[in-house]
Amino acid sequence: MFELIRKNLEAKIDISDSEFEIFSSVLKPKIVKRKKDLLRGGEICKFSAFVNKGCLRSYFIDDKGVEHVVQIALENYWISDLHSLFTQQPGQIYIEGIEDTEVLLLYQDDQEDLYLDIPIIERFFRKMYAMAYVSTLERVNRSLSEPADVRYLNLIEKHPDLIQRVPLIHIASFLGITPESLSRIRKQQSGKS
Amino acid sequence: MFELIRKNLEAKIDISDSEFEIFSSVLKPKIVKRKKDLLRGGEICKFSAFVNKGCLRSYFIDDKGVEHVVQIALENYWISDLHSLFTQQPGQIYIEGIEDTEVLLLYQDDQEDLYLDIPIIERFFRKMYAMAYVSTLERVNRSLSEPADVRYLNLIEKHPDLIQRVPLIHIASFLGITPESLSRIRKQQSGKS
DNA sequence: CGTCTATTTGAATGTACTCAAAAGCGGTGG
DNA sequence: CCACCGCTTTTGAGTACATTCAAATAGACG
Repeated sequence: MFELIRKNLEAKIDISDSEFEIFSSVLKPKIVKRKKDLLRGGEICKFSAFVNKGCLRSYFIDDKGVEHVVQIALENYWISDLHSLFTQQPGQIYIEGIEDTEVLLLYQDDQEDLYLDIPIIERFFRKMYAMAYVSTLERVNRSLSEPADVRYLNLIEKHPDLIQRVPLIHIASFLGITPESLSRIRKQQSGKS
Repeated sequence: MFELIRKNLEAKIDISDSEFEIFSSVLKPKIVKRKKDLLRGGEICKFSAFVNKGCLRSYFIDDKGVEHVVQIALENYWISDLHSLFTQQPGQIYIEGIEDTEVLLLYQDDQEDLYLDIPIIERFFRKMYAMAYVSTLERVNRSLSEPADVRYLNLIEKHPDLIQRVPLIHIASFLGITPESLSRIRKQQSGKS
């Protein structure tokens, strides 16, 4: 149950068996079925979710009622509505299963406690947030400086598995284009290989 | 010299006089003149910079030789090339003075030492990176879901002072549009007030 | 097998872009 | 102190890319 998340921690910090024991004891396993919500817009987010198996997406709905995919989380990724989590205000974010998914929930209250009991956990999240910040900055830069077809190529290069498992309609939304545009991009690219 | 940065810390953590004494003792003040570089693409970034007075921008140059503004930092903001800082690989980022600017440099080696001596400093950066991550996510979402004129309105609403101090050419780049487009957006908006 | 959703295709539209050039503005040196 | 130079901003015309709307096709799930 906890092998994957232990590796996820160990990629950034050294953690002892006893420390990990404490850490894993506060995790709450949960199944999120395909098309079911783990979090709904308007709710106050209380947890961060680690994807142990399966796939989730987060999205929000704009004024015109259009969905915009914020994040796609396969195994070994963390997902949450951090804005709502930190402010404890109702958020805009929905988190939904793309497949039947097994998550480990870390509630914010427990996370704060862990910072006190196991300082190395605070280091872990410091590094995680910093890296998430860096890669999101890169995503902004790409979305502002590169045309859609290049962004798509870059995505399938970095995450070839996404295309197999995630409906194109969500990938299009993640890239900030319409499904029609993505379809045309793919047609064009299959022609020139 | 250190009043502003102390307030910056205290917005996220409680820090004692003696702790702040240690913290401030490793800061390196520096002047960055208008149009001069604090960091150049290709260099390995060794520090985070706190803007005490003045204004900096960071940018990178794409394959076609076009500049893209990543961040604009007024007083009380931190700026760096975190990707290069964390990997200690040569980065793509330039950091340049928009005005004559007074910065406080925190070198990464010192920052790591501070984490050990003053754990609360690790908490500070954990919070800072998390918030930077959240606001960058919001920026991606806007850049993918909103037209340029709305993004511009949102920017001047949040940072009215930017328009006074930062050339429009840099604001356009930050918004991901051309200076010509920004000029037309501004003309249109001045018409309908 | 039928229904619902995802994907593709087509045609018309619109937003932002490129290229080119003029006008405005600020800083510097004579 | 003023004139000049360079950079920023504006304006115009034509173009490209992605969008919208509509509809047909294909696939997946129960």
